[in-house]
Amino acid sequence: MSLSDFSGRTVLVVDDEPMVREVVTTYLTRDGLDVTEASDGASALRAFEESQPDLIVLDVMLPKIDGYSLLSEFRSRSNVPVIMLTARGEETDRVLGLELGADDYLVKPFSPRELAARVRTVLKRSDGAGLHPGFVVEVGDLRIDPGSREVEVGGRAVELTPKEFDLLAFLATHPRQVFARSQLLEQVWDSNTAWQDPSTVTVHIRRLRQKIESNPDNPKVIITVWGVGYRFET
Amino acid sequence: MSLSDFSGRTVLVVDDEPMVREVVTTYLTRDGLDVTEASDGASALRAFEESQPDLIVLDVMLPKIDGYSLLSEFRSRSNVPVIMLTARGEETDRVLGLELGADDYLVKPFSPRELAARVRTVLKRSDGAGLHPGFVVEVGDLRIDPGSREVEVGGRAVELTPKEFDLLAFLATHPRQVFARSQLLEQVWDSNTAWQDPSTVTVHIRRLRQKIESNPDNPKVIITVWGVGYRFET
DNA sequence: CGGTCTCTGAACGTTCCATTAACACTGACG
DNA sequence: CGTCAGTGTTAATGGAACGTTCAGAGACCG
Repeated sequence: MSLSDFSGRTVLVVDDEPMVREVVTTYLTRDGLDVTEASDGASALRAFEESQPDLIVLDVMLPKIDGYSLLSEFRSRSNVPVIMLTARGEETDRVLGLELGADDYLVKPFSPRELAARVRTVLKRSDGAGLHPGFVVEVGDLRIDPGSREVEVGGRAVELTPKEFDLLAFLATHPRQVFARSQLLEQVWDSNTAWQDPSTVTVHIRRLRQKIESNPDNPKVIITVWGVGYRFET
Repeated sequence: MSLSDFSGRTVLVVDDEPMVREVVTTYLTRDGLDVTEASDGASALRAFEESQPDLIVLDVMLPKIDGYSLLSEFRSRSNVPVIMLTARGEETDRVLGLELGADDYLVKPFSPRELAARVRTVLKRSDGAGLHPGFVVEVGDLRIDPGSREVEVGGRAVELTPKEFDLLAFLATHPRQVFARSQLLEQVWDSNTAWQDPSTVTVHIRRLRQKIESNPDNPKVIITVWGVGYRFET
């Protein structure tokens, strides 16, 4: 699968205007995306549960439940990327959106071509991307808050360096999946890390363990998979 | 504490039907909110004084005192956000409510989930909203009065320049959230600040710290998050 | 058992970033 | 016109984080 091939990915489009939904759907489908539509908050939540979308396009102004509430609803359940749509002149509380973990904003009327482009961008980014603010990860006695970039283990705050935080966040959002050191370099470090020394990862894993494992000599959270790499265990 | 964590916040629910109160209380408690109940105007006012709620859910149709009178009672005392409940068919004078300063409306019968969502939204909005004159922010030993644009730290008045005040006010109204320098530029400075030097923020943070931190070399209020930005700590 | 991989602990230079002080620009005001 | 507070920029400094390396110990596997 090439990077620009999004076949099999699903996008949920939430807007109360059928026209908007239709146009958006047309353009996204053309990119090989599956599209699910919803016209209000309730059906959006239902569709979210059912279709497990890889991305959500969300109108801020919706009947009954507004987009921001919906966004935090989504955020309380997943880390899925979200692109918000706002009408011109609408008071776009960008900060609120960013705090809640919106990935991008588009002001209506927007060009569908541009929306499609943003969708592609966000999807690409979301592969390796870290956590959205508002989506607090809690596994075991670990608690990762991307908003404040704080980590607690067993209620006790732990100081992590940026790389350590990013590394942990990545692993925690892909639990039980094994990653080679080179993969982690690719995902957590800047792009083009092919030339880098994979043992860099080893060292960072080590320092991480010393901070978050109750017994670093016998790691329970970040497991070594022999000959392969590491795995985050819940 | 994440943004979607409202623990410690108190909501006052005013309705004469015990059933309604119970259902609402159940849902709000689930969100980590403390809930106080009142069944009529008099007890509502008492509860308001005692529990100092962060938000009020107010039925319009109450025995003895109606909701609108109660709303203006509240308004004369505080800036607390209010969500009004109106029965279907009741002549819902939206305009009247909005003039008196209601933040949102819900028509009975309403879905408790939706009410909970609106409560979250309004609470978040009141977090992020610019400061209303007359509404004083107090966190820790900091006291920020937007009306007079005065700041006190530990009872001692502190002179801040306009930018310093705006910067502090923004951070204080978004506690624990990390903001990049560029984000702060965007929010506190005029729009279209992309070309500006982010180190401008650094300098202002520094000057702020010297004025409000008891020990500027070891800041406790405005925390540096390395490689990311700054965070306001309560 | 022997070979391979990983962990440990430390050290090192490097790079990046926040801090700091100093300076230049601006508009307000007397 | 001169002063001054507020502001933004710049350059120097210091420190935190990073990547790398190494040697010895330990773990795993065939």
